[in-house]
Amino acid sequence: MASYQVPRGTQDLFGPEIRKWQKIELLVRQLTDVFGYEEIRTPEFEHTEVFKRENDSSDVVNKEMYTFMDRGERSLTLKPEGTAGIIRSFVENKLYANPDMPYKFFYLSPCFRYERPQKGRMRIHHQFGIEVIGDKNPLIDAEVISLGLSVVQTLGMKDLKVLINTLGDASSREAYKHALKEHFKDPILHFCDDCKRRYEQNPLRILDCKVDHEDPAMVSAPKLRDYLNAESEAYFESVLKILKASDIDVEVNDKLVRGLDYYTHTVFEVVSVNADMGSQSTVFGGGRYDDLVKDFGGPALSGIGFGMGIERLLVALDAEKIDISEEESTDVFIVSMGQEATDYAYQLANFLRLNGFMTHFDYYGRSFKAQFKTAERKKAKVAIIIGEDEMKKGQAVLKKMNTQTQVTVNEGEILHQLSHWLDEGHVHDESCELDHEGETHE
RNA sequence: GCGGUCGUGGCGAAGCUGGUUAACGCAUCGGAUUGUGAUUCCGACAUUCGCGGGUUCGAGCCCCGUCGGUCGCCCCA
Repeated sequence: MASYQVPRGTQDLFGPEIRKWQKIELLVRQLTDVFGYEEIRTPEFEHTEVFKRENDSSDVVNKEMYTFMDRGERSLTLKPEGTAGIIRSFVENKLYANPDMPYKFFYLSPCFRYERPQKGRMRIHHQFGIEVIGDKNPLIDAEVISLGLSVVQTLGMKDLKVLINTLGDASSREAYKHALKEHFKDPILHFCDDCKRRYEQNPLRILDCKVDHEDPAMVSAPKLRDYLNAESEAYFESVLKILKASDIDVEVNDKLVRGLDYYTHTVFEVVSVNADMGSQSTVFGGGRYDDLVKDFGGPALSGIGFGMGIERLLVALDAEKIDISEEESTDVFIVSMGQEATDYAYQLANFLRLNGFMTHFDYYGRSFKAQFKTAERKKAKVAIIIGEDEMKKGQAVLKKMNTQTQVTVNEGEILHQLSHWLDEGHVHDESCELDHEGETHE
C-alpha cells in the first residue's frame, strides 16, 4: 500500500501552529498599514525569464528553481523570491506613471526553492516582504529596515543584529569585482574548492570564506570601500546617519553580499544571534536595486525591499523562547442529556453563534462526564446544561467554569446572563431572537 | 549537490548477541458513579515496527534499496 506523505521540505500547518501564523500575519497587516504600504499579490508562477535574467550568477536562480513546461510549451517557474514578480507587475501595469512616488508594497507569499531541507529552510517557505519602488532616498532605506525591525521587535525578539553594507552603484561593484579577481588570480590556486568556485561565480563571496580567511592574500585583499565613487559613499553615509538618529544599532560588515544579483548600494541582513538558532540565522534581508525596473523595460527607477521568512521567524522566536501561540478558547459549551435536549442544543448553539458567542456542543449525546471533559479541553468559559428537566420547564442551567457558579434561568434570559458573565462587547442584534417555534419536539 | 545521524500506536518511549502474545507512561473511549470538570479502580485501544526487496526454520532487530526527519557544508528567508 502506498504511504502518502507531504513532499520533502513542505509541511501541513494546523492547530496551535497555524494560530501563530495568523498572529504574525495580522501583525504584518497592521504594521504595514500604519507605515502606508499596500498589499500586492502576484502569481505563484511566472515566465521563467522573469526570475532568470541574463548573466545571473546566483544559486537561487541557477540551481534552486522549480521550472517546468506547461501544456502549452511555456517555460514557467514557481516564484523563488518576491521582488522580481513585483517589478514585472510594476512595469507591466505602468505604475511608474503615478505622480506620488514611491510605490510602497507589501506581500505575503509562498516561495519555492529546491534545496536540501534544514531547520529554518524549507522547499516551500513563506515570505513577508516589502518593496518601495520609484525613488532613491536614504530615508527610504532607513524606513524599510525600520519597518522590518518593528515586526520582529513587536513580537518580542531581542537577540538581533543588523548587518549592513553598501555595494555601491553597478560600476563601482564591477570595478571592485575586477580588482578582486586580479588580486586572487594566483592565491586562488591554493584556496579551498568552494573559493575556486566563488572566484568564477561571485568573487565577493571569497572574502566570506571560513576556511581561508587567515590567508595573507585574504588579509591584503582590496576593499570595496576603495572602489566606491563619491556619490555611492555619500549615499551610504547618509543612510547610516539616519539609522543612528533613529537609535537603530547597525554593524557595518563589508563582507556582506546578498544572494541575488540585482542589488546595488544598501544591502542588509537582520540576523538572530541566539545560540539555538541553528545555521540559518537570517530573519530578514534585502537591499536596494537601481537597475531592476529598467531591466524589466520600465524607466530608470530605483527600488528597495526585503524578504522575511516566516518559518525562520518562528524558529528565531522559538530560539528566544518567545511563545506567541494563542490558547484556544470557547465562550460556551452546551452539555445536553437525551436526544431531545441534544437537538435543542443544536438550535441553541446556532442562536448563540449568531449572537457572537463562540459555541460548541456535543453532537453524540455522550455522558455528562465526557461532555464536561470536552468543555474543559476546549477552554469553555461557560457551560450550559440542558437535560430533561430543563427541557420540560423551558429553562437552562448556566455554569461559569472558572468559579463553578451555577444559575438556572429561563430560555429568554440565557443571552442576558451570558453577556453579564462574558462581558466582551459581543454584538447583540435584536433581529436575531431565538425562535421558540423552531425547537424540536419529537 | 556533499557528509553525519535517525525513523516502533495520537504523543513520549522499551525492545538484550534475530526466537515470536510488540513492555510501560501520557492522551482518548467505556464502566464503577443513567445530571456536572478531581482522585481512585476496572476494561478497551499497534494483524504490526516509514516503505520495498533480500538472508533465515524464524526479522522491529541482519543486508540492499528507497522515502522522510534532523544536524553540518554549500547557499539562503
